[in-house]
Amino acid sequence: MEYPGRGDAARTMALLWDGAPVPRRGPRQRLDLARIIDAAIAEADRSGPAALSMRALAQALGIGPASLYTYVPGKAELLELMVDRIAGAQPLPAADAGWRAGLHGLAASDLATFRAHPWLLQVATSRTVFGPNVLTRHDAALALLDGYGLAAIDVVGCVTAVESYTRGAASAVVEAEQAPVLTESSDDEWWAQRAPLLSERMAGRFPRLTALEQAGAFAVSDLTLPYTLQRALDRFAFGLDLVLDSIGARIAAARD
Amino acid sequence: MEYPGRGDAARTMALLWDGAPVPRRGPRQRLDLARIIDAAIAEADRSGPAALSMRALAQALGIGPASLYTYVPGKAELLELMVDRIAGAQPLPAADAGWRAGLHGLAASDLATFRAHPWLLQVATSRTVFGPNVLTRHDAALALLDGYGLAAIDVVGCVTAVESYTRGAASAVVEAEQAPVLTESSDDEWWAQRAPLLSERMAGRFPRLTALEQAGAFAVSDLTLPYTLQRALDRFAFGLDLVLDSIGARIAAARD
DNA sequence: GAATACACCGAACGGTGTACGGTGTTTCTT
DNA sequence: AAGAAACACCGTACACCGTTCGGTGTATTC
Repeated sequence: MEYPGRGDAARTMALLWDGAPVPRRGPRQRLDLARIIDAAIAEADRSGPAALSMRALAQALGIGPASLYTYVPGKAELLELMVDRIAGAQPLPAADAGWRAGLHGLAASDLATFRAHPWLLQVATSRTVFGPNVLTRHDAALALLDGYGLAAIDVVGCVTAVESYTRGAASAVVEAEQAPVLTESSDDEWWAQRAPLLSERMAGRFPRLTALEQAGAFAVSDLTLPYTLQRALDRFAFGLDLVLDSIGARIAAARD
Repeated sequence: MEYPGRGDAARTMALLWDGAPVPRRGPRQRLDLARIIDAAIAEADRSGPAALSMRALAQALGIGPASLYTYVPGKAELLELMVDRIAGAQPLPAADAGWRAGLHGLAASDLATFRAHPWLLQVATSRTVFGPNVLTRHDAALALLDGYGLAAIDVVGCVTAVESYTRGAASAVVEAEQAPVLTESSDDEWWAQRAPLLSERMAGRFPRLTALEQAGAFAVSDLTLPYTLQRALDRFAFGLDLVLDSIGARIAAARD
């Protein structure tokens, strides 16, 4: 799954910013780019990030695999288009209710997006997609901290911190959410097989983990879906509050 | 690259916790598990996460591809072993110098590991590896906040927040670091091709981005490696301080 | 010495992303 | 009106992937 995006950057940029070029001669295109991207997103949602195959996508669209390449230079570029399209579907953070509500909303929206499209976590780690929607979103995020007296570099630092935290913490949430999904067809096979083996090996060692597990703050075995997911969501909110509290402190300090 | 780890969990657990079983009959094994894992890590470092192929690994080890499967059930399990082995090579966080130095050291060590093995960011997102070294490290991290009067659930929340932030922010650092690496062979091809196209499209829109760019806090084009990397590292430290400051506030509040 | 358990490997299966050449359709040019 | 050009579409093929299978030879055990 190394998609360095070698193929000419100009075409990718044009696709991201200007859409597909309209051909002036020859037969009409049977599909349009938006439909392809949406179908690809749906396919990826259904069957995982790298499980998205050009062949399956072509079949879902009713065309031959090779025909896809008349719309899109390759899979790497298609993934970039998918990322930017999803960014465009997200609501932009609003500064109306103050910086804290704005950043909170930004993080909540990002979390919801990662939960809806878990494969984004594996795609977006490699390199930022410089598409119009992604940049618009970034711009709106930076605007949230405008006018509070923070230095420009600190504005960027705070927004980046929220986004970094969100990405990392969203991984945990998605993991908690997906664990039983992958195994639901076979009665929690994954955990059912590992849990006894694990608690057997952990006996004696790991005093902290077992202590916290008994305090109800942690569980490494004996998991059920809603419990784990709720805990992951609680932790997400807890950590987000940590970050936001500190930003508040910086703002208060800058007000002097 | 969907590796659900279907193959029997018992064998994977045994490999993680007890090492490879020693055969009692037949010819001696020509390799040992540790060498295979190390070679796989080296291969992944060199050529990316999914670019690690069992065939190339076998060739690097001087055996046939099929022979790998006498040591390891499959690629998914091998990746788990790689993750745990790397966790074992990291220094454990020390509580000697107080919680803040301890958490800072934890994040710094994680960041260094992600920079040394960037593919971890794409592998570890899918599911936690329950190996001895990973768990030991987790246990030591939780111990850092022991004895400061925090509720058990908040201890977990704080440590998780640091780890989540680290993972997310490490992505940005690795991205800044890798961008020119991928293209060094062809004169910054990636950026050189995109930068002009990008600033052309950005003209006019994105007031915040361009303002911040002019303030020197941000740069979307006109990048050079050391500049970007240094800025990414600064941002990493800035956000980490945000998280740690808030943890300090919670500890102070709990002291009453 | 025979039986057994095992490491190793060549070949193959079903999958992937993508390149190429050909065919038929539409539009522009003359 | 007729030809040329540009284009969408697709069958096929290539190189690669992870993994399985059957066979072969070796070391230990009985």
